[in-house]
Amino acid sequence: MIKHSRQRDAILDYLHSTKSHPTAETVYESVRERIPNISLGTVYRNLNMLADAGEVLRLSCGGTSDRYDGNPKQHYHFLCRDCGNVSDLEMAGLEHIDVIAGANFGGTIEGHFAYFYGCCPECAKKKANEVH
Amino acid sequence: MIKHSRQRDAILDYLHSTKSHPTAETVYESVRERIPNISLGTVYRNLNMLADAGEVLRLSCGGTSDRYDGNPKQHYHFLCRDCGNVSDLEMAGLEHIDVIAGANFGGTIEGHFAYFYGCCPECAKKKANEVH
DNA sequence: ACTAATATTAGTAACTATTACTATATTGGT
DNA sequence: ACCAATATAGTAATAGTTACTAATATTAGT
Repeated sequence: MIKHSRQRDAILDYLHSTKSHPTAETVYESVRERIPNISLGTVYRNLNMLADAGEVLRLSCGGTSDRYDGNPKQHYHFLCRDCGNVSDLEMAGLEHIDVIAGANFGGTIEGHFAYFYGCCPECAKKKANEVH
Repeated sequence: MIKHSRQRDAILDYLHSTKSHPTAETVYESVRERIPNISLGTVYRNLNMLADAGEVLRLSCGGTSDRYDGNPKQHYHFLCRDCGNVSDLEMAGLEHIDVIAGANFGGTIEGHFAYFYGCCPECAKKKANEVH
């Protein structure tokens, strides 16, 4: 049985309040403003529980630490190679690529995860100004 | 200038000899059969150099450790949720999804990485037999 | 509201993957 | 063969995450 707790609710609230795809460490620092003596282990445990329960997304996109997303429904992400930020992409679904992947495959394709990378709008703007 | 060394050549040879997408630890254990006193740090350093030089691929697909692939050209991978193995997928390229991703995006999409998951042919076969 | 059962917590220790450091050895060009 | 540059083994250090434990908070049933 999964109980509520101030800590868990605060973590979830924080994730719902941001689009920044924070790491566990960042979640910890932010939630500490509300609950100063929350422990890092509690943050990790709850992030794992919430991700396993499908209430948040865990993003493993190659950096040194995982990131979390309060929006649990399937969507795609963009990694900026200049500033390192992770942002949501508003784009059509890519369900069809599972069919492409399964065409010559003996097993079953249940799904995929995909990340796009490049230069984000903000960094592109900065670069354009530098060239003046 | 990038020199050759017995150690680096042995690591690359091993990666070329397998389709198992080994972790650094597995590479270490295998290469030790040829070079018993090679150090783990050497394995890590060379895997990083080779990946940075584009001679091998680094796969960060959510497990606890990165995996390496001796085939550096762009291709897609499949993660079996039952046995945990990572295998190559023979499938058409997905360059078109970069266009889809960029449609409503202010920045620049340079590329993507994608992993497919499900049940591999071997595990599917095992499951079918268990149901007897 | 009270209680018992159970889940959760803070704080700390431990663990795993990876990187950094350093003195010595190997490599490639001359 | 010599020399400057790079690589190595071995070890220590770091970062991210998980495990442990005694105390506390939450819930469901009365």
